[in-house]
Amino acid sequence: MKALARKPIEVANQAPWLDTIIKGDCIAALEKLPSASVDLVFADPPYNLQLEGGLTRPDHSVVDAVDDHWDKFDSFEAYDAFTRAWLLAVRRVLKPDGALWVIGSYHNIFRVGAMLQDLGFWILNDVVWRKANPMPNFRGKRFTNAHETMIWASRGQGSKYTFNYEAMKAFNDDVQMRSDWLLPICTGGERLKDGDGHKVHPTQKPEALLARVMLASSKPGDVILDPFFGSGTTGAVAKRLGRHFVGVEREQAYIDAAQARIDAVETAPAAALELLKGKRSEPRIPFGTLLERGLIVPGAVLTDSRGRHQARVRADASLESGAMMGSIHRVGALVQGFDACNGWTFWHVHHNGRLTSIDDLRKIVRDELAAAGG
Amino acid sequence: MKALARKPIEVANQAPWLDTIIKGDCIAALEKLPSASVDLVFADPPYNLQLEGGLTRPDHSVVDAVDDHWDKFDSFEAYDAFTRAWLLAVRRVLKPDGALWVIGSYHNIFRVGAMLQDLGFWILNDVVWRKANPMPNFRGKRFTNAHETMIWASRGQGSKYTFNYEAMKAFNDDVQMRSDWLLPICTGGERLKDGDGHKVHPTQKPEALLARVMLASSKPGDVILDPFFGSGTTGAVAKRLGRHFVGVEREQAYIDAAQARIDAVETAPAAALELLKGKRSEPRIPFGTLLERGLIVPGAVLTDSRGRHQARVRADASLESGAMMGSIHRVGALVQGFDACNGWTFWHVHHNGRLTSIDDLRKIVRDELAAAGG
DNA sequence: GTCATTTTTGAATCCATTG
DNA sequence: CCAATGGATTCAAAAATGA
Repeated sequence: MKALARKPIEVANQAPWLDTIIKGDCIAALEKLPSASVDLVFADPPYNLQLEGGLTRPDHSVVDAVDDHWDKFDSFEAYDAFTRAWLLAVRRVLKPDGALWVIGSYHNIFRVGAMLQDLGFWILNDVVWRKANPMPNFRGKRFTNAHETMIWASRGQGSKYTFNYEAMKAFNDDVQMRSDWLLPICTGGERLKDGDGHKVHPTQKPEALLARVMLASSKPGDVILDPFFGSGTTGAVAKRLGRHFVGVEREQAYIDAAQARIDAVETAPAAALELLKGKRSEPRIPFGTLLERGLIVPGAVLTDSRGRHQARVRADASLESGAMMGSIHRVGALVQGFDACNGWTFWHVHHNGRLTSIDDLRKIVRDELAAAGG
Repeated sequence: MKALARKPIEVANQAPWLDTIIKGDCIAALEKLPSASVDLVFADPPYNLQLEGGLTRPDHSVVDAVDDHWDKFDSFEAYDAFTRAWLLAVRRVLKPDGALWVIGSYHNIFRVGAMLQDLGFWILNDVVWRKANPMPNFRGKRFTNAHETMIWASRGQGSKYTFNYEAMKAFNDDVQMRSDWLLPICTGGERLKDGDGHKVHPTQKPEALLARVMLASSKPGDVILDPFFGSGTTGAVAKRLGRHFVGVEREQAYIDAAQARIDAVETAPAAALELLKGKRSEPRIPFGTLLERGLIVPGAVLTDSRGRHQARVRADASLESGAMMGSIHRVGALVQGFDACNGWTFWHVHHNGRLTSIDDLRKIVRDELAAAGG
């Protein structure tokens, strides 16, 4: 009876590897599966982050980096060889009309994408996971690394891949689902913790992300393979959505955590809608956007509503008023001698002959951009 | 006088290729430029690799559709060779501390990114241009392709690339700029049209995109190279923002349209082009200067903002707190049990009856020095 | 128990200058 | 070249703590 608990969907003479986690190296383990037996692959391979020194936050706390042995490669050549090997192994077990998703960051995704193409996969979309709450860039040296990239590819150019277009559109307020998805990272109760409260896996993916992937590109009953199973998000979501899964994982600790997690999942297609829901928020319009849209030009003079204070707009969207420089909020505060100021309502500009708050100009832009916000 | 119109920034003995469009093949034309002469590269290479009507090579010759199995392989190889060649040519003319942006879609960006890494460029971010108004997927077979990817890379791992962090943060309402940018595609009056109302160039990029790139990663007066100049967006924005440009373009029609476009651009006033600077660019002032100026006297007691820790100032501008001695930073770290501390913001002293951070006292000194002209 | 405030944390290729 | 050190730097969301 215990064995049955691992098999959410009962099938007569079901293959023994269905809905199980195979322990072992990805390439060796996949040799145990028959050719053309898998409908969809979701792969979250090591990113080869190449981290060197440590990193602390401005409050001096230490950032818990991904320094696991499985993410270390000697060179790009070694990483490419690894990528080629697992992609070939996956390709063998994939059905001719099957498809593949790979997730990665700029450290590895370009190499993976090029190798995919070299091996004959046919890229259908690259999909950007925009993180609602990414880790900031603590040292202020780059842009906040606020997204990861997923590549969706069919096995070959002619493959009749699955795409549930109408379902995606329906869940997206009747507009086509775009290639940029806004979703929070995995935290809170969803994040697996060990007895000491430490995260079980350093890079656990959110279930909402996997749910969108499966609802978009698989059918109930499909077999979904995850060759880097980790904490088992793929398995948990597959079971919940009535898909079969196969996982491959080397570390016993991850296997144990994933199995317990999956055992606790109830198959409930009704949960699909809940899982699919992304974060839909009003797009935030920064002041710089008003310059980009030409509503304000560099060199323009802003004043408060009564003309007591004024400041000049620079090309980088900062303000300058005498020796005072900074954002609309900062300079608004400085000219008034306050600690803080809402620059949007404080500053005005002549627009179509009338003194208009820049907040009103923002409304114009917001209406134009509203459609892309989700 | 006509020639002068092409040079927005007058420089004595300015290199003849500055602020011009060089006609010719990208690789051959770049041989005319000296090594290490360019600060920033923006490249929008061709990526018409897998168009529906058949395959075309990078040289626009049509691939025979009959033996497309081999040509697919050949064309990826040809594209890689082309990418390698132009990246090497660009690399030669790039200054050691220069940087590069490349924009592309899933058809080509993975190959470009992998080649960048192979040639020693160091990826700083991948930035996603989210299109506010993308072309829908008419056949409903995929997700709406609503973004393009840009790779920002320095010439090498140790390069001291330019990043105007504070300017970007002010631009974005005082939160650091993320790697996903929402911008409309190029339409309306900005889109170049020929006499018949047809668009001059099929993939004209919006000026707002280029403006953000330049404001983030270049300084006024920098030299910006665009090896695939096309309709000249890079040149137009560079001129408007007070940067120099060099363009390379093969098609005379594009050159003519771009030159006319650039000639019509006005450079923004110099005052509007100054970049917001942060503390990093302020002149260094040693703590001892505060004693020399009499703002702090030897023997004075410093405390943190909440009065939990204290230390005494010695005549040599070192601090002592019990057995702990050293610089303001060192003692600040020691009393808190940290391995680092910014003593300027940590330590406070009573000044004119108010508890004031020594960082604020430093500002007084800086203002005095600025007033004295350095 | 409720609400307000503080603390914690996340796939990160995250410093610059002087001696 | 390396070592030492001055000193600049964070956002959103959830959990934990406090009133």
